[in-house]
Amino acid sequence: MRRTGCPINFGLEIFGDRWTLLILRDLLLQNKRRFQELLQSDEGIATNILADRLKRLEAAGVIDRSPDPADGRKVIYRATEKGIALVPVLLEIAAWGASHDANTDAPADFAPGFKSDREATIAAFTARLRDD
Amino acid sequence: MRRTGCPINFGLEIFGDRWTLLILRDLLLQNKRRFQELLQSDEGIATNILADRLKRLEAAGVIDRSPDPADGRKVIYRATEKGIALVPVLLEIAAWGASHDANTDAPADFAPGFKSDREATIAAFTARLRDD
DNA sequence: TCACTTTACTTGCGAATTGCAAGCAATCTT
DNA sequence: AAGATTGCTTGCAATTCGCAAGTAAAGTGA
Repeated sequence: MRRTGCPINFGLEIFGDRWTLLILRDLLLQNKRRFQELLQSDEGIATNILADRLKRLEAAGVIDRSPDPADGRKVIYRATEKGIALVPVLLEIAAWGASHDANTDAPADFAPGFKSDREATIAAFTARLRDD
Repeated sequence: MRRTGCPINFGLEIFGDRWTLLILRDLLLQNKRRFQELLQSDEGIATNILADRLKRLEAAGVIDRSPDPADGRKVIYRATEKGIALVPVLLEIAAWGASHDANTDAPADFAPGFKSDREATIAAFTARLRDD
């Protein structure tokens, strides 16, 4: 990879595919932590794709992988600061989708609410990720 | 497609691949308008991929395609309002990339500048797209 | 007007990626 | 000790990608 030094290209080389940002949505906005939880998302990602994307995200320094001290079978995935910094990107995409999809599942007040209260919304998600 | 009604998934079904957001970068931030211009980007997109993505973006209502009245061989591609609304998404990705890529081509003051003057930056790009 | 160029594509084809189904080792639970 | 759970890996067919080449329509210069 590494096609150019364009900052947008840099991002796309990490999350420019159909699945990676959905995984980050679950990790960053839905507080998911484990492989099984990520697997349960409605979009229906396959186990091999999920495993591959988690590896790439870890290699890119966007997430951390650690064994669950309470249960040796389980693994805890959590966003690094580099990953947490993607919250605004995800929320902007969500706001765009909610505004331009007539059949969106997003509540009707999500996009307007986000636009009028952007910093607070971002701060809320960010703080929650750092807390636990 | 149409996997779920999630607004992030909605976006990914349109631009969730390695190339589409680079094309939109050129159309939205670099004021490119024609097939040849889009083809010249440093990342080196192939003609068949570019043609396919332009078709999809038009089908999704993100861009318009019209013949150039001054030269019948040429085609003018331009963002619709739905496309223009992606400017904040692209700028957020650019800010993230500029902040987390040690070797970015972005000027050192881009990300801090964008963060402190977000609305003005977005307004500038948006206005330019509507003007011509 | 007739060859030549430019523009925006399309077509073929091998290589890489995707997605479904199974399988599997390690770790709990009963 | 037997069975379930978790986080994967493996196989394989099907889709998609990306490079190279080709093409039709329109414009240019002599």
